Amino acid sequence: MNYFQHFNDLALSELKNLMDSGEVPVGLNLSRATAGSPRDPTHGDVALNIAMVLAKDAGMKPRDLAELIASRLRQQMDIALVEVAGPGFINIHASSTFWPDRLSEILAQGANYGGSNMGAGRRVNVEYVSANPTGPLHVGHGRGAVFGDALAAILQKAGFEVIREYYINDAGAQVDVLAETAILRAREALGQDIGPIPDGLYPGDYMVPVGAALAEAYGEGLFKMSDQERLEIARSKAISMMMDMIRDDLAAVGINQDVFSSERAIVDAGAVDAALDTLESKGLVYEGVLEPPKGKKPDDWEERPQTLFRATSFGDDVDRPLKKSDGSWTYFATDIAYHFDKICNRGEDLIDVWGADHGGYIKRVAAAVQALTGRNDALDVKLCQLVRILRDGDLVRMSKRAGDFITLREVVDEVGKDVLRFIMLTRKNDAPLDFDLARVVHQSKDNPVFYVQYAHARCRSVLRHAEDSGFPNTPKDLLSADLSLLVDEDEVGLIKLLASWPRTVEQAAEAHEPHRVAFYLQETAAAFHQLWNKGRDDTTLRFIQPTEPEATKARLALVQGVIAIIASGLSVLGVEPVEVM
RNA sequence: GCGCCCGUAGCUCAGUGGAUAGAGCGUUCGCCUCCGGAGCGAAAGGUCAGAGGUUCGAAUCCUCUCGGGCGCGCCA
Repeated sequence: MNYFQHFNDLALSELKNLMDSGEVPVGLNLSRATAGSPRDPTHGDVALNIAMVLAKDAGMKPRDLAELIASRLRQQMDIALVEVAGPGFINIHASSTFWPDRLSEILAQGANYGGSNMGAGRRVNVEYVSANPTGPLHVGHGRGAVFGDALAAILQKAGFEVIREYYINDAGAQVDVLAETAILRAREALGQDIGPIPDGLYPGDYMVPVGAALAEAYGEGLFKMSDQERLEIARSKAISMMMDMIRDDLAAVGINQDVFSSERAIVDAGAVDAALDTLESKGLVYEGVLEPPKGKKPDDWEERPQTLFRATSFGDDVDRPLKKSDGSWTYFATDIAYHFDKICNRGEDLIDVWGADHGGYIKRVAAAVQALTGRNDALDVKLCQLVRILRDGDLVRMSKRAGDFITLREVVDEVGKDVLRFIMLTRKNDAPLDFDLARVVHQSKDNPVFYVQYAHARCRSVLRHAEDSGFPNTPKDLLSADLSLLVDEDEVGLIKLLASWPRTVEQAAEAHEPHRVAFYLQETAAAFHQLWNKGRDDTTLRFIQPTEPEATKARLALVQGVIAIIASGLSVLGVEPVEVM
């Protein structure tokens, strides 16, 4: 249960009763009514703004309307006390049984707690990584990969039907360069001296096995076929081997996408014509001449009529070309087809996760999607800012030399998948991220991964002690605990925090912001550590009370609750909880 | 020249219409005969870049200015 929504719904329901009885005018817009936490906890558990946002339309003073709603809310069984405060807040104190009931709910549902039906099965397509198949993934790709994967998991938990997708850019000039590189490596594998890899080709060692595979399969025959045929074979082999490597890199960070879409396949299937026909039928394609770009002036700029998409009708700055001078489609044209394909077959809503350097491309794709769907909210593009790799505060220089960059695999091998994933999600996607290889493995409080893991390990430690002393300690055993024995303010405060997990999931899903989960987990871990230390000073507050089995049972239930929430949150982030550290 | 993102404590960052703006690090002062001190408590530290505007209410929304980052031809 999202308890904020629960109390807001109660208020809305009472408001409808007031409308029915004629005490409040009908037809008010209720969408702005929301529930939040009061700034001062002594003001209550939930603060409603409903009276303030509706007062004007209702022609009433906010506090009068608040009092009207409050007097009816006081009849509700989940509510102990309702106060009207400040400019018209309705502050609600939940009844004494409400919080123990939430903890029971958590124990019953375990790590499944926090799921909701907010998405109502609506299909969402999340496309992420989509790196060109020309080499290993680097850490920048890693951020988008982790972000997209966690976002997909959050949406699933919030009740959406999610497809995780990778778009393979296997149709451009860069894959021809890749193929040329593979052919050169094949010569090398066949014993020829190829010297240094020429500028413009891919110099990385990862192309050596591709050449070897070609040599193995075709031998000298590779050079007896036509150039065209050889290029085709090399291209297809290179792409498939690069994608295998990329899939391995992704698997190393726990990512397995559902769909891999090929740009080439889309073009070959005639999807571009189909998509552009649709735009044409809406009168959005025309022959025209563009202004030369501002800023740096291209030397060979040539004014000529070209096939353009009327992107300016949907908020873009200029209309965008669909065909190159040689008559082939631009990347944008095939991208329109790709998004059309996604929206027709694999999701009513699209989310694209891109690197920050693609920011200038958003408007035109958004324009195309809007033109095709008639909706301006069908696509959300999430940009991930750059990742800087540091070691003990010093920037790890990335060489400009091509082929020599920090790969995702290197970082995973050094710090592990869980640390990489968690740290990548402790920053908003649109803020740059410093990733310090030394600090992220420090086992101290300034490392959020260990802080959260430590809380989980401590919980487990308590349960092990309980087990040794013969106390019941499984979630099932503890369902029968008398949770009304949890009366310390920090105990109740911790339950409230645990019970706000469903709301955190919904907010993260709504905003497409996985980092909210990471911050919530830190907050939860902090609350647990705090309670733990309170027991250090006051032994009557320790979880295990040898002479009081009922109190112990209730507190162990709380510990299991913390475990359930941390496990649930970490699982959304794709991180494994640890038992001991 | 234009577009997008960002500007919050000394530092790194949360907080996208609610009440007295938060956390970690750093600084200062406390807490281990004790379920894990890899932790906890307290103090100090803010004109939320600036100026207008909308609103009962603005760090949050709008406009402009300043500062930083990314990008801006048929590339992908």
